[in-house]
Amino acid sequence: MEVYFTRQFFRIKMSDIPKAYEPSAVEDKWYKTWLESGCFKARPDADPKNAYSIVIPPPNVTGVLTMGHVLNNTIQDILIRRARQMGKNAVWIPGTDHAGVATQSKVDAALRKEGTSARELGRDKFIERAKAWRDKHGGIIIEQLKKLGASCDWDRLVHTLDDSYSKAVLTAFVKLFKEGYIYRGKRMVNWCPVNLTALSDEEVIMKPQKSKLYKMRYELADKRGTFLEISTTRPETIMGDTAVAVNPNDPRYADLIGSFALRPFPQARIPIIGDEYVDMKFGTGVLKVTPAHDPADFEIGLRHNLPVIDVMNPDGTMNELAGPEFCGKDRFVARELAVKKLDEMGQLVSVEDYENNVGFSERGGVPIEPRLSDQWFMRYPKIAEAKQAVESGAIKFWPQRWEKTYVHWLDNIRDWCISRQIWWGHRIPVWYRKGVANPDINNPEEVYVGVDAPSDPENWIQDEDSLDTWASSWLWPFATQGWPDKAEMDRLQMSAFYPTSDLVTGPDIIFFWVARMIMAGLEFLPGDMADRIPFKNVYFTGIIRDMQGRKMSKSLGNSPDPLEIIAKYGADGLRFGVMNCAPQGQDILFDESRVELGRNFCNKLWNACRFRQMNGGLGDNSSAEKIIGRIDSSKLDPDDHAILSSLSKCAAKVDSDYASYQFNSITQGVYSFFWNDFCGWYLEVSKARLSDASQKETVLAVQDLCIRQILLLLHPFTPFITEELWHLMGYGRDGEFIQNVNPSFVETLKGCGLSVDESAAAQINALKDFAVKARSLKAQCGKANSKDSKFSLVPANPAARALFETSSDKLKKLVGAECLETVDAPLDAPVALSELGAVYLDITKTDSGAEIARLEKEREKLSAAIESAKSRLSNADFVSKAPQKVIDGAKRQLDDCQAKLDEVLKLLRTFGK
RNA sequence: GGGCGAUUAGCUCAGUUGGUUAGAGCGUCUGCUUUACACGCAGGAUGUCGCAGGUUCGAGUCCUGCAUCGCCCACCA
Repeated sequence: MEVYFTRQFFRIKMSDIPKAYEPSAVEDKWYKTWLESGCFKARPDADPKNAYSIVIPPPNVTGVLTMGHVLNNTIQDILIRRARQMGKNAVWIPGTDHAGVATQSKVDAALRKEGTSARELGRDKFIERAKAWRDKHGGIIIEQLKKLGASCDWDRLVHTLDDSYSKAVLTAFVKLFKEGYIYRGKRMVNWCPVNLTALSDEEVIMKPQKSKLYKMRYELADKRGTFLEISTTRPETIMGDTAVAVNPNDPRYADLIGSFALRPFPQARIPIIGDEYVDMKFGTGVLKVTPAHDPADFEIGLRHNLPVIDVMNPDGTMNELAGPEFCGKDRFVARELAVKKLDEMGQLVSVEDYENNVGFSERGGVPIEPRLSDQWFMRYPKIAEAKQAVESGAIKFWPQRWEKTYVHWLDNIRDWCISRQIWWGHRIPVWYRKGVANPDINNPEEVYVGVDAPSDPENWIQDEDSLDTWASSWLWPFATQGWPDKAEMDRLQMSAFYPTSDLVTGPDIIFFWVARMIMAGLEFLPGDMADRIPFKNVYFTGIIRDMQGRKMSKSLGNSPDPLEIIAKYGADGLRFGVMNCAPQGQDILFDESRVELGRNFCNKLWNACRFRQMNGGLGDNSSAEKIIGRIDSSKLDPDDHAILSSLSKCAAKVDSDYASYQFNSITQGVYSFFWNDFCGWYLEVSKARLSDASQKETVLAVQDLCIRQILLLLHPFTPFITEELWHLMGYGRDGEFIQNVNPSFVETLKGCGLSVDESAAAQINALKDFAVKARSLKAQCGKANSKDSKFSLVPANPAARALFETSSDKLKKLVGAECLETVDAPLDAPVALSELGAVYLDITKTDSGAEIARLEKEREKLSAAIESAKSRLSNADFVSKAPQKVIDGAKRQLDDCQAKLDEVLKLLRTFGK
């Protein structure tokens, strides 16, 4: 393959490659190559039992990438890439959503600018315009996802308004209608006066508002001069009052029930009724009843057969029923006017500041208006089973706590208003026979319901409404896989890929989408519950916020553009940085410094490979077996064993972290291993060993093995740089992609018969401790940068002496010493205590004060540890009840610290302390 | 009104079945062009783990109560 460097090319070029990793060319090159090589496609002939699938939460087709998308899609990409590495037949199904109300209102706005309107254009022309809008602004987000590295099978891209998807939506509607789950009725709905459509309860956002509570008085019709005091927050609906209600158990008013009050304007006699809904303790205990403008009042109206007087137009202005003074005025203007009028009439008692919750339209941004209108509703199917699916663990939530929210919603579920008075969406597949005044929905002569239009369309008129966008996206996991078309389902291997494996989404759409998808899957697919559920795991991400904890939003301008970040730091850096700071299900306060961490990490990785290359030509790196074959086990020293042991642990931790979806733990574990253990220690100690010809090949092979493994572990997180280095380092046999290589490490070692001495880590820790103490000593003596220091060690024991002596070359380089020696007696020189023994820096003492302070600090720490261990060990309960492991640990702590303390005290005595 | 989450270093956060002397990144201070990396290296400083009780041999971790912040649900006008 020509697209990437061959190994030969690499040999020539590697030393010329830049010191700093430059992501952009690498990323574009590999994305293109992956696409051309079909890396993101499922394998048609693979075992269905080995399948792994994800459906993308479809972004708004005209949207742009946000940090939320970055988090969400990076997680999905990690999962799908990991699945490929594990040899699964993996597919990530992408798609976009038509976003009904959101898109329609944008197109409306564009039309207004041109001085026209949707109404003026008519339905067909409007839809043409909306399609043009979608095609112009659509698809940007798909290109952006590609920049991020998302490895979706783009040939399977689905849009909710595609013909095949639309067919699925209509099929589902017709089926539910026939089963009686869908009905039409005149109900109180949430009405958005801006978008002129009904909304579902979920699209209403409750916001606390500083409003006013108006206390006013209504005169008794048959007892003029006597008044009832009533409180309201909405005096503009007085004109729609058709009763006054009191609680029948309220002694203050019970005798008034059955009499009449006078509505102030337009003046009218309205009955005083008794209804237990009225809270005696609230306000005066008297409620004005406006059935057309309040859901609770509507219910009261039904109970008492009250007339319904709607005094508003759909756009929130008052209509003629409100009277000539109010007609045409906006509801909020009308409110002020009504108050003024009440005051003039002497019927306003008081105005108080009042905080209450007001429902706002999610898209329109204005208070919704409860409005009585003809709408389509859905009684949800499979509610009980949907609950059971999650409670039984057939579907698992990560983190689990969202189960409670989910179950609570299902327990209190109410019918779903699925009709929208907009044109951009799936038009309701219901036709009414022309000329029938009040068509009976259950009479096929009068109402036709079907996926296809009636065969004699000239005799029918189709319902004007469209479906709620969520009433199409709730079918996503199977409507993207060809359902209900059998041939398409086969072509797309739905039997292998449904149920999907993992769903990754935000908890903000748990009701909108997740719960509904579960019900849809259970309702529309055949088989046992396990076959019908849409996914087996749901991972709920946190929400990305800014450093002040505010949600990212366009209006606040606090949402960074992921594309700019990618341009600056690389997609891998962004991915790594975001994943590193995203613990499971917790909100994230995002800052660019997170990405800097990721960028720096990639750069470190790059340079570790450069360093490896500079130290000698690559041997056969084409497989782990080949690399291990280059190792001469007799040349392995404790450092080799320690790094391989540490890498094994790191790899095992990665495995278990995947199993519990702990992505931040993976990045942290790999970061720490790679940066500290591998670069910080192993590569440094390698430097001395590389000049020893007898060790060099083994050391380089161990390096190659480690780097190979790190690349494999990192690949799902940072796909671009790992693919680049995979090939540059010659790991890809015959150009094989890293995504197809199994990342298990422990098995690899076992399979190759390389046994790792797990005890070596302790020796290495002692050497590290020596290095830290020696450097610290130098720094404190102002010799941090001298390369010709001389250190003398009084070894703590013979093993320490042996280790120190065999490691002398490495240590010299590490601590910047010209000479390291062991001595038997303390010197009169600056000293520190290391695990290997007392270490002396061979210079004339200049500042014993600092040294005494350091030793005294050490003494305090050790004494505290000793006290703690002693008190535990002298506690009979501890000794009898604690597990042996813990008791042994305490004993060891005591012995170790005691020995060190003895040394420290001895040293302090040489200072006369 | 109900439910959920958070509270650990100056900042942002890890710390998953309770177990040695509580960690990371960033920031900060000191010093470094050390034959990979200044997107780096070495060294240093910084914590009554929100508060109060309780369980336990042992609590950042479990229980109870409280406080503060945030989110979700809920038709008191």
